[in-house]
Amino acid sequence: MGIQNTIKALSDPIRREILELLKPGRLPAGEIANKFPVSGAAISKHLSVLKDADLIRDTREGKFIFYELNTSVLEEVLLWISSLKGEKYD
Amino acid sequence: MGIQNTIKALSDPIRREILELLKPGRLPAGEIANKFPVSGAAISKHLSVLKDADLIRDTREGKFIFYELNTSVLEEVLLWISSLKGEKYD
DNA sequence: ACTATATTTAACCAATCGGTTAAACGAAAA
DNA sequence: TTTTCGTTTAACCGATTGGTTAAATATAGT
Repeated sequence: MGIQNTIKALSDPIRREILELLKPGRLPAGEIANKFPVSGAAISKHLSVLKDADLIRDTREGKFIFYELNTSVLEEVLLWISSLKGEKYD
Repeated sequence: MGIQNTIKALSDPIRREILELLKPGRLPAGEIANKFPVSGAAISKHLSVLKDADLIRDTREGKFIFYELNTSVLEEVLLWISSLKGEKYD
């Protein structure tokens, strides 16, 4: 919860890439994992960080666990940054 | 440089507070430091992280080193987040 | 030249982070 | 029910992070 978790989650390049991968639509964990040169376990941990930050949601479907983007928590970050810039809205 | 440095710099709560402190205008390092319950040395290191990310600029004036906000690098972050949300602009 | 003030840098430390491999778990298939 | 497939969890490890105190640096004042 909160902007802290969100920004921390965004602060890793692999996690940001994962979010970009999910932009077009949901993907199973395995398909996400094999786009990166690290172990599936490492990706699984990244996914759990993103999930804790509520930047992604997961739903099990049979053997697969699908992940999808949730951008709603980004609003808070956009507002904070915009306010730093002295702007009224984003 | 780049979005990585910027977001990493933003990922610490004290550093974000420092940026907020600087929103109204420039401040000397010491005045920044004594708003936080950590040592001046710790704040100095935070300032150097923010400076490396080009989120702040410093100018020496006599005994004091004044820090001021530079929001220009935030643009890149805003654009990246906005694009994740599937928006045309920020 | 000395002293005081403002700030950074050095050396160190415990905690967190991002990775690994191996084991465990959950659901489907044989 | 045993095996296989997809994924997470556990245990571990080296690097990074954010803090500390003490020493160094820079400028101003006496």
